[in-house]
Amino acid sequence: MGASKTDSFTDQQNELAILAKALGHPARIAIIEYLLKVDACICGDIVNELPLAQPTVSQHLKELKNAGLIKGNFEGASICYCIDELGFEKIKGFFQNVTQHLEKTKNQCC
Amino acid sequence: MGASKTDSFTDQQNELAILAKALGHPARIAIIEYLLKVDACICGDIVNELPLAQPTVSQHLKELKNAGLIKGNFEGASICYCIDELGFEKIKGFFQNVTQHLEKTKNQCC
DNA sequence: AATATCTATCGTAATATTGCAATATAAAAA
DNA sequence: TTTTTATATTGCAATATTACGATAGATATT
Repeated sequence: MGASKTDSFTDQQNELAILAKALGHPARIAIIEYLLKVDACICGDIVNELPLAQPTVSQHLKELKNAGLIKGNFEGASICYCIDELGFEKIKGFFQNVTQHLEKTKNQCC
Repeated sequence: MGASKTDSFTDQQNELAILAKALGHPARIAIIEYLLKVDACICGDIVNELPLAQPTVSQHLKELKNAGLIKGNFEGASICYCIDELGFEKIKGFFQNVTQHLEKTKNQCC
């Protein structure tokens, strides 16, 4: 049909998918990398960093925020966006799990 | 428009986005988790594990394969799918990078 | 209050994704 | 060779995503 059958999967699977999906666009990867680079809260100039129009950037920021990967607070007239560590912890846990399993099983196939 | 402006981003950003996007669906998370759980190459019974029709599962497997997260080889009549460590190494590197930055900067904002 | 600046939302077009029935393909078994 | 089993591909409908111009809302400055 077009809509994902989220009901058929566990909450954890859905949550991981939401986090991964949020990172599944180069603009959103770029936003995260920029937030890391500036080494502090960044405000309005994300728009100037990206080759996208302001409404598009705003939309990408919203998706990252909804997924729990960034936070945003008003800072005067502009908004201070920054990394939300909690979201990254969750998804990092998944990859640690994968790595652990792979080390244990030696992945001897294919 | 509708299509991502991939040309405007770096190869690395696009590659990471492709990997993350491939994990951005609960069915594909479930496939990865199942491949880890069975602790060995799994063949046809992924279809039986998931609440999705065979063509849909085949499509999800194809996407994971294209992204470089799983490998598949013919094993008689069926196909042996398993984790592709290389893909996971790449995306894990990104998260290590994020974590490293966060530890360094204390993330004091928002 | 009026203006300027920053960000979000709306509306819309183009494209991509999801899901499955029907069908095709490929290898093993009979 | 015919049949069975396993997987992929095609075609299509429903839905989601991406992108941006136009516009609205909110805050700061004048």
